[in-house]
Formats: sequence, C-alpha cells, structure tokens
Amino acid sequence: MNNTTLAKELDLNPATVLEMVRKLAVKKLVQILSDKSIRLTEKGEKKALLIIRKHRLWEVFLTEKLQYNWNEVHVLAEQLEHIESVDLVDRLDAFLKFPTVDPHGDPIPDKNGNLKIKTTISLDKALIKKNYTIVNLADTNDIFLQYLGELKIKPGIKLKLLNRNEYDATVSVIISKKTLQLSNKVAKNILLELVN
Amino acid sequence: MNNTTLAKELDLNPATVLEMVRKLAVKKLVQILSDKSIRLTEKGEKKALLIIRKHRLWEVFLTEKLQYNWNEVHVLAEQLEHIESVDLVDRLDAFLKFPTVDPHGDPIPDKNGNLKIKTTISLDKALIKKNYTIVNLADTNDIFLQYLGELKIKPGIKLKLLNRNEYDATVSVIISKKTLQLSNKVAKNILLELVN
DNA sequence: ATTTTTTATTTGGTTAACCAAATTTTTAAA
DNA sequence: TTTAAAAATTTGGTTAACCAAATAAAAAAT
Ligand SMILES: [Mn+2]
Ligand SMILES: [Mn+2]
Ligand SMILES: [Mn+2]
Ligand SMILES: [Mn+2]
Repeated sequence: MNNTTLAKELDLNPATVLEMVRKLAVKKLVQILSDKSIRLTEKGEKKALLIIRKHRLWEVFLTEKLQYNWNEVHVLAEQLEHIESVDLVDRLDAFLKFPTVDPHGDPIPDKNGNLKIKTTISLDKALIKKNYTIVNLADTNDIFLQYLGELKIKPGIKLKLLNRNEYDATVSVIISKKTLQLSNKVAKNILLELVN
Repeated sequence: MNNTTLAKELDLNPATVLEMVRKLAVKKLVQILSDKSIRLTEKGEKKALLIIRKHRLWEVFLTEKLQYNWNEVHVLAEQLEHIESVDLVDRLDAFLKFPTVDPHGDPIPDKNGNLKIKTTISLDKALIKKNYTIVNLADTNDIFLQYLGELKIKPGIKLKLLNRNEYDATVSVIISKKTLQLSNKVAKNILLELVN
C-alpha cells in the first residue's frame, strides 16, 4: 500500500496521511519499507484484526438481535467497532454463540486474531451447470446489498449457474426454483463455494 | 450550576468550560442567565435525556445480556452512550423489552424524553419497623456497588428497618431473613419506597 | 464602606488532526 | 539519456480542545 492510494481511500490529504503513518510507525504499528510502501507490523495487524472482529460481531448483533437489515449495519458497526474493551467483545461473541461469519459472509477473527478465509470463486467466473453456495459478498455498497436483499440473495443461499451470456456476461441462475438474471457487475461481487 | 463547580466536576480548567459553554450557547443547548449561572435549554435537555436514555439502556443490555456485574457497566455505558443513532437506541429498547429502570434503579427516559421519577426516602431517614423496597442507589462508586453486590442488595430487594444506632447512625436491617448492619454512609445512598 | 475571597473572563500558548501549495524524489516514457 | 508524469515530502496554516497565569468582577466578610 502506498501513500497516495491510502490517502485517496481515506479521503484525506497525502500530507495528513504521511504524518499519521509516521506516528503509527513510532508506535510500531506500521513499518515504512525501503521502497516507501507501508505495511502493518505484527502488532498493527493484531490491532486491526481486533477492530475487524468487533466490527463484524456488532454487525451480527445488529442483524440477529436488533432486526436490522444487513445493508444497514455497516455504518453503525463502524461506530461500535471503536468501543474500547476486549472483554466486551468477547462477551458479545459468547452472547452471539460464537458466529464465524458476519451478515455479509465475511469471516470473524477469533479471540486470538485467527481468521479462516474460504477460497471462493466469484459468480462471474463460476462454472455452468454447477451448484454453489453463496459464501460472501464483495461489495458493501448499500444499494447493491439492498438489491440482493430484495432477491433474497445472501450468504448461505444455494444457487445453480445456468448460463452466461456471451455478449455482456450476464448470468442466469436458479435460486430456490426461480430463474433470474444478474449483470456481470453484480455477479463479480457474489462469491461462491462449490457444493460438494 | 456555575462555572467553577462545573469545571471541577468535569475536571477541566474553568477557561475551557467557559469556552465550551459559550459554544453550547451558540448552539442553543444551554442558556447563560443574567446571574451567569448555566441552564440547559429545552433543546439541550432533550439531547441530555437522549444520552441518559442510551446510557441506561446500554447498562441494562450489559447486565442482562452480557452478564456484566452492575458495578462494571457504568464505564462501558459511558462509551456506548455516544453511539449516534436514535433508531439504534429504540431498537435496543425494544430488544430489552422496554425496561423502565437501569441496573442501579435509575429511571430510563422513554422515546420522548419523559422519565418518571419515584419519590424515595434514603435508608438513613427511613422509619423504624417499616418495610421498604429498594428502588435506587445514589452512588455510582464501584467499591460501594461491589459491596452491596456481595450483600445481595440491589433495586427490587425488600428490607425492613429494625433500628438506628443513636451514636453513629448505623442501621440494622433485615434482608431476606438475615439481619445486617449498614453504616450511615451506606444507608444514605440506598433509596427506598415504602411497601404498600 | 472597605477589604478579602471567590468566581468569571481574558490573554497567550500548546497539541492533535487536518489541508493547500510548493518542492523534491521517483518512476515511467520518450 | 532526457523529459514528463506521478508520488512523496516539506512548509506554512487552520481549527478544536485544552491549559496556566493575569486581570476583572462579584460576593462575602469585616
Ligand atoms: Mn462492515
Ligand atoms: Mn460485514
Ligand atoms: Mn451509569
Ligand atoms: Mn446506572
């Protein structure tokens, strides 16, 4: 990761990012390599994973317990992830019965920061006539998620890929007996796992 | 409320407090009266009550759902109360089945900021031989709460006042068949309601 | 009515997180 | 290799929240 991209991603001035990165380097959370690219240190990674853990557990809480739609939880979790207390997140984890993935199918790091990433294929590259389980969604965009929500597409749902249009790569899939068409853009963001 | 007391309470420099109060006045959240004392405006009160509502609901959540001891929840709630979202707190409220008091017996303002305050007597002023229900605790001090926790004293519990020592105002009470002695300092912080 | 004490306010600073506009360095093209 | 483009860095500022010390005003005591 380099400075400018980071700055763009964070929507901050590169000068600001540089300043912050240097502070993080002093705290040994990031390392500035000889080619000026930025890496998380072990310590930084631990801290980042804890935040991801909190974020995703809160997302589970919000959907499962407070009945939020999965497309609404991200923004709220962005606030909740900054609540300081390791104990709290562990208790939340227990309360939620130790979920392994968040509502979008993203894996939840455990207490020690271990996270098991499944290898997936995106729907736009899946094989015709095969059965898949949706495991994850690659975009957090609210409109995208709402659209999928309306079609009842979410992690855990099974689907069969019927065919892929040669002209625009639109895919036809069967989901719970119904056939539907999905654009290439959508297909790219639906990540699948082959059914045994 | 005057400036210096506020500053002491917040553990801030009076200059800082003055500056902040003026900013709040611009936002019409407080009013600086002619005698320089500070008042919340209607608007400010609303905002404050919402924060109290959030604080107390999170306290309930932490004790009821995450099994926290009631003496541990205050600090955590102090963070959680700043999560921005009216909707979230209303859902939390529903999830918790609309509790009317927090774990310390403090009333929880409803959606519209209404809160019903019970009139109570503190144990140090209660009448001998009468039966009371504990409704509230007047101190948030962790050691105090932990001490009461060990004695199984908490809101909802019934007690009978046996007598009050004339010399040091220590009280003897019966709580679930057992007699115990409580110092005047403790008694002052236990708020009661007469049983019918 | 003075004097003393307390409280409020002003003034001059600091630090953290930002930014815009140079300037320098690096990388990619020609 | 030069030159052009992109990325990194420096420099000089801003704003929000703070504080300490000085001064002014108000309240309390004498
Ligand atoms: Mn998210
Ligand atoms: Mn997610
Ligand atoms: Mn509290
Ligand atoms: Mn409380």
